Amino acid sequence: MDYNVYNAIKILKNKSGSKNVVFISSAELAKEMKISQQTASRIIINLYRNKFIDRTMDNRKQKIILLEKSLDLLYYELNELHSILEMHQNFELGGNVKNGLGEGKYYISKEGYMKQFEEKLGIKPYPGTLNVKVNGEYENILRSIRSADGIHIEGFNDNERTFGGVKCFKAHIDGIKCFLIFPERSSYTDVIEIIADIYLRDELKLKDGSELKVNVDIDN
Amino acid sequence: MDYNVYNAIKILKNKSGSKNVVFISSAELAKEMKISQQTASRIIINLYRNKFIDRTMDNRKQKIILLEKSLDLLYYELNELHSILEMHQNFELGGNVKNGLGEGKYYISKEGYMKQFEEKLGIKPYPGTLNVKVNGEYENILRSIRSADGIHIEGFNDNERTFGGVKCFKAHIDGIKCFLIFPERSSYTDVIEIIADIYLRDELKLKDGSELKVNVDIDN
DNA sequence: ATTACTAGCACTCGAGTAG
DNA sequence: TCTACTCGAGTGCTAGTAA
Repeated sequence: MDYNVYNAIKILKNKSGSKNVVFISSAELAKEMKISQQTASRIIINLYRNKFIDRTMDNRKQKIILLEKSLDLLYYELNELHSILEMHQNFELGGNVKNGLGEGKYYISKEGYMKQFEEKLGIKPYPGTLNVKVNGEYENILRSIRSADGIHIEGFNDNERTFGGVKCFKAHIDGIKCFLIFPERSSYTDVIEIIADIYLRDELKLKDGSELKVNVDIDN
Repeated sequence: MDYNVYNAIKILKNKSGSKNVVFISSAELAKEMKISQQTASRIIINLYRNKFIDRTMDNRKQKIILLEKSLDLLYYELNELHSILEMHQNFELGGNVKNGLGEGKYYISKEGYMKQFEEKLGIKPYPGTLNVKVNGEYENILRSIRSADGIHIEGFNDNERTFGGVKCFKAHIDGIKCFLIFPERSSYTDVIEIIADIYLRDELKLKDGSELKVNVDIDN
């Protein structure tokens, strides 16, 4: 069944394009998957129950909306193949500097994270994050990066609360080494957070709204 | 079963690295695939019968060699995901000019091909091919390109013999537009053939052995 | 240790069909 | 037309076990 899920999502995504919405009957899906209408129907129900899709039974034909979980599955598979086939590519993201509200600083500075950054990334980060809003045209690339494994930083417990795990990706901006960091449990957002061992805003002479390109290495 | 084939090949390729050879017991494979040893054994037999792998029953552990068909499967899937997720990337190939033996000229000049080149590629090719031996480090990228669909040129019948179909990929060298052409039925080789509407050797001042970089667009 | 056969069972598929 | 239920058949799994 797992395979059917993957295959169906591939076909649905292909037909839905960038809007992730597709009108398709179970018979049509069946034909594309070379299976019976009944099985296609069962697969759709299954996808819905497992929150891969949303669906509305419009008039006659159903409308299927692909949810994040579906996209994650495809991007995950893509990354796995990239990794297996040793096609480590460098991705470029373009975006604009966004005003950080200082939350970054709060998290980064936590001993529980900072210790691991030094161990696993080999840098002692400047206590703060550079937030970049990624341009829409880079969405696919950003999703691809997000669904890769990256360098895992464990979550931990403060005496006050719980801090979740994050994952990091080696990157550079204008030749300056830095890391993208993503919370491990969070849904898609087009804002990325970047850390480095220096204050990037000064070093790169950035202010809110400045355009920049970030080169990300996914080596796995 | 199809899914098992794909999954097993993924795991085998991952363990085999660039040499495409791996020593693995059916029990180990079973563990990775989260299935029983017996099923893993059956899958291996199946892969062998369908020429995805070769195997020798060394001492105790078997030695598995991944064949072209396995790599093709993985690269095909990778391309499909690229296409579905609209991640058209530009690939760079590096290599050296190889002496063409004039066979290229014979094929290219055939009316059956030439007509289609004009129609489908929009160029009237110079009658000859630039042969480039691709450096080993670009093998993965070359395989990825080869397994993509490209622009299809139909095979045809001369009154003497049959000419097979070929597929083309838009590319450029130092800003000069050209096309990679691959016979549709042929096994992997590290030599690529390039056509353009001008004589590339003159235009780019190339001689045998000259280094060059080719940028290939896979847009699907 | 290995690989891989056989037997039995569980699961998934598609046909028929209802709503 | 659509979706999707039930049910019988067949496929493919795992356990046991031989070599």
